[in-house]
Amino acid sequence: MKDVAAEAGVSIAAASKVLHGRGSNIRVSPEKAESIQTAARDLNYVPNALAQSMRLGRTGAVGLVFENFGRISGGPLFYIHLFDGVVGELFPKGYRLTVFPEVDPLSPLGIVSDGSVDGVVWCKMPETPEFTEAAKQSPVPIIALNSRPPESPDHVTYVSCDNLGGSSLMVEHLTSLGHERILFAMEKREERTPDALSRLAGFQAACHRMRVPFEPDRDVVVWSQDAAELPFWLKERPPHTAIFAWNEGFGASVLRQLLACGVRVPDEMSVAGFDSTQFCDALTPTLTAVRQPILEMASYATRLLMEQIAFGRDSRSPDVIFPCTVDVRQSTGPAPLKRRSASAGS
Amino acid sequence: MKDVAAEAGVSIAAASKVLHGRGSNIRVSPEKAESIQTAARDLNYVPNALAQSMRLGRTGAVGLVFENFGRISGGPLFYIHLFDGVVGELFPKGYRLTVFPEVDPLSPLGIVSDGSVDGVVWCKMPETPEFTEAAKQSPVPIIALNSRPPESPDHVTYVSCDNLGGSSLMVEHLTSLGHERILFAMEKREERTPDALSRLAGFQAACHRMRVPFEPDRDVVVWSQDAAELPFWLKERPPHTAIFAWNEGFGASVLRQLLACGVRVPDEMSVAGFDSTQFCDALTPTLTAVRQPILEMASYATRLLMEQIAFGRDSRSPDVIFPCTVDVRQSTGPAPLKRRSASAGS
DNA sequence: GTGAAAGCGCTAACAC
DNA sequence: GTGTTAGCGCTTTCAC
Repeated sequence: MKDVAAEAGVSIAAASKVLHGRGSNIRVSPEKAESIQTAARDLNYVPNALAQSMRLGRTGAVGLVFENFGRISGGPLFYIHLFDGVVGELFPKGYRLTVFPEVDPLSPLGIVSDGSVDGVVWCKMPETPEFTEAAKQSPVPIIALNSRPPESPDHVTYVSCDNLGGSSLMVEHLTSLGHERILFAMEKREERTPDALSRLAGFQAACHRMRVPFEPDRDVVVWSQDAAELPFWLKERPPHTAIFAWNEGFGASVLRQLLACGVRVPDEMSVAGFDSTQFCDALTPTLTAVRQPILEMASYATRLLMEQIAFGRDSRSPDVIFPCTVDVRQSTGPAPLKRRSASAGS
Repeated sequence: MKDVAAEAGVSIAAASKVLHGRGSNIRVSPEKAESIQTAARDLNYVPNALAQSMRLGRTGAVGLVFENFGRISGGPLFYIHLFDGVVGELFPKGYRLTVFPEVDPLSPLGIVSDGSVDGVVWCKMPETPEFTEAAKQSPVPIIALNSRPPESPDHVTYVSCDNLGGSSLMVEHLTSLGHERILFAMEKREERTPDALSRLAGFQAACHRMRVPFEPDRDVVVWSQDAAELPFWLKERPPHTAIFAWNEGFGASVLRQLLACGVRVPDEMSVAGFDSTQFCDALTPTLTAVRQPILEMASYATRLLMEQIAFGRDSRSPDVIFPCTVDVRQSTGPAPLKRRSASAGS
């Protein structure tokens, strides 16, 4: 910019005014303005975004944080829809997206308050004290893409899907097929996440309502990511005729293990998952799953964030919960007759 | 930082040295250092990344540019593998990733020289004069993920797959199945991209080599994204028994249109695509496709970029071309024996 | 209308 | 060892 000013024979200030000044204060003679413009073009002047951000206190970038940042491809498409939703809102408004490497769980504040972004969409924000504290101290707004943890203070807006309702719908689907004992399968890594827990809670509540037996010891399992424990579980001849996996990727593991054990799905065992995406269609058999409208959720969260960036965090909006639906595919079917009690017809 | 220094009763410079100074120059008494550390912790001090970047002349962020930024989900998984490859290299080294909104085709320099990234991975960099010029002027290294345009100067390192070889392999696969006339189907939007053109070139060369007839007017079509023109093409009872689509997403469109027209794949018509991903497995029938190792390519490109960032652009490496392979799936099969007389259709 | 000057938060050379 | 200082590139107030 110094060069541009020199080239045009004016002060740096004048150049700045002409090149970036907002309407009212331009106050520069037309000729000078003209020559500044040409000089800038000739010199291929590009304003330094860093300096500009520093001075202006806004960066034009939004951060996206999702832990769990292994390979996205090959796994569930959840993150891809998330990404699409965020980007789809951000880019038309000229924002950039910055994706962060894994956050230090002990000082998560760093990413959010180092001044490099105007706000953050945080997917599955952990609910440890460190994160709660970080959220409070954060100088920029945060939208979390998960359910609000119980009693968490009001520093963050939560956008989530109705995990409880989604689980209920699936239990209703399964009972309507005649299943009378359903296993809820969780994944060790994610056992304590808000999403996993609320899906389990929804499952439990629905079991009670639908008069399906529920004993935590027998009807909930926590397996490793590839469900390697499933064969051993099968050996005990459990009474269950359906397995409800906490998410789609894990549902795929369950499917794979069952097939490896020679169990026919859905004839002998029905399998269902959570997070219905293109991925569920790619499995054999295709996987029945609860659909959470993640793309819409991500879009909405991003819009909310941009709003809070524009109007200040005081404009904080109430949490939003999106309803879930069930996509029925091949992996669920009528409960096998032999296992059904006399009361069931058909 | 001012606050930290004040709290610890030392100068700002001392604080800076202790908190970020590199080994040799620390020269601060242990007690002061100690009190600075505690003060920083107490105040939840987080260094301002912007100021730091500005001063140091490096940002710790790498840019990723891919035009064509519609919805990724639902389309080919090419971009997801790309993303994974880039992120997989970047994050372990502590780099951030900044994804840019669409680049102004008339002044593409902006994104690359506004100081906000240390380097750029540019997927399918257009080869207009503007972009060539921008690449030359760019203050940061650029790695392009596509073939080198003919005679382009040496400002950019190109990482690409062997589009020509990939096309050849597919033609060989099809001829080995007895196909004697193959249609190459391109997509209007992408008709002029280097990738599309080199795939076509490879197709043409292979046709000659394999003695498959090739007339540009009859054996190459340019259709809209959803291949809506296919039914009309079918009506003319073309002699082709196989269609080779320029990419996977377009291959899916072709498949869909054929199904809608009641043409059985692969019994009556074989279909093949380019870019073999999980997506090809999700189709019915699954799509035979050329596999370009995009994840590896992206990883490699990213490593190259980080190297050039670290050692200067002079360390520029030669272009790299990755070989392709063919993933045979359900959509290709033996050529129908009596195609001409027994053609089904309407 | 115009430009000198302060300062965003940080680092490094240099003088004490 | 320690603090003072200049300056990264930009914007904006304010005196001229």
